[in-house]
Amino acid sequence: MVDDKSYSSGAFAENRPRSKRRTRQRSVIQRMLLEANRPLSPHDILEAAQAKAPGLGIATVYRTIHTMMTEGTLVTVDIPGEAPRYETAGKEHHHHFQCRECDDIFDIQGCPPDIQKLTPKGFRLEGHQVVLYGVCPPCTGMPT
Amino acid sequence: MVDDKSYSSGAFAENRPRSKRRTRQRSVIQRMLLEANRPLSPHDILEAAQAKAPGLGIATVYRTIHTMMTEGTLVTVDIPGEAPRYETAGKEHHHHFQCRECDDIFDIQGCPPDIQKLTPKGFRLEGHQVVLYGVCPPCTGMPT
DNA sequence: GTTAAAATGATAAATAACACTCATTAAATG
DNA sequence: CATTTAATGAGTGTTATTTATCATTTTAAC
Repeated sequence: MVDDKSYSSGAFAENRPRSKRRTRQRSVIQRMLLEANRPLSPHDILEAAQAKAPGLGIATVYRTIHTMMTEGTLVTVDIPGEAPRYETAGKEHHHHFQCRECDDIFDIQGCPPDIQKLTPKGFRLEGHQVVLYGVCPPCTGMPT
Repeated sequence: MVDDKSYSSGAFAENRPRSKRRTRQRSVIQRMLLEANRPLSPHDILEAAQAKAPGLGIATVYRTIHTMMTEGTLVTVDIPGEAPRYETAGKEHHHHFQCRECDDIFDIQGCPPDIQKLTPKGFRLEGHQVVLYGVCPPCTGMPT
């Protein structure tokens, strides 16, 4: 998993790398992430946010991602063979569905039971991830 | 993808060689993949094979991977956030365990029951992948 | 409004995985 | 053995993703 190295070098890690200013770009990016309700790639974010923040650059997207990650308000969503997406932190444990048509990722709730039983002897289980593959409603021609 | 039809496909799937010469390098790489019994990265393959094939270059590893993929004797194993590994084809349906200490991937048998129950309405399920995370026996200090 | 500095946008640079090039090596065949 | 030509190794090129640089803009506190 992605591990952002911390900044706790001294006794007091008082230097929180928070955003100090509320800019239009940052607000728009954060709103897009909240409203999407599914993991977005940096490019997804750029495209969605540019409608409300003309001229937005990709660097600002990456900077905002980094800021929100260190703030703890954003988490990485890694899907096999894919570049990382990001979604807002704080959701309860869930998994993801990737559409083979549009490649978009969707949150799914629930969790397979007895996943611990899959763990072979001698292995210590600490976490798991399930990815479902198929076709999403829009790509099957169904209404949203 | 390269598609070479210059061979008459025999009755048996194993008898459709795409490589024309049996070289030391290729033999060693294939043996490493068979003996590893777990997915290997190109770099893993390089390191393992160099012991038996001195001077082996990374290009040959990639070429052999490509050859075996088109032969159908090798399949990709994609783990979230990781570069692809490769394992020999023909294994029955299984999933993987990644050790958080050494990052190695291990095959695990079995499959969570009722996985289609996780699929939300309107989605068509076509496949799934489960990745377990934790610590492998060697990294817990247990004997192999 | 003024002002200091944080944030931005454009772009260069770093990273990583992998493919391509080509002179040389070495299998397979006779 | 000699021949032919696929395969190799070393290096270069490519593509995609992400980070660093820096002049300029913009926020937030006065």
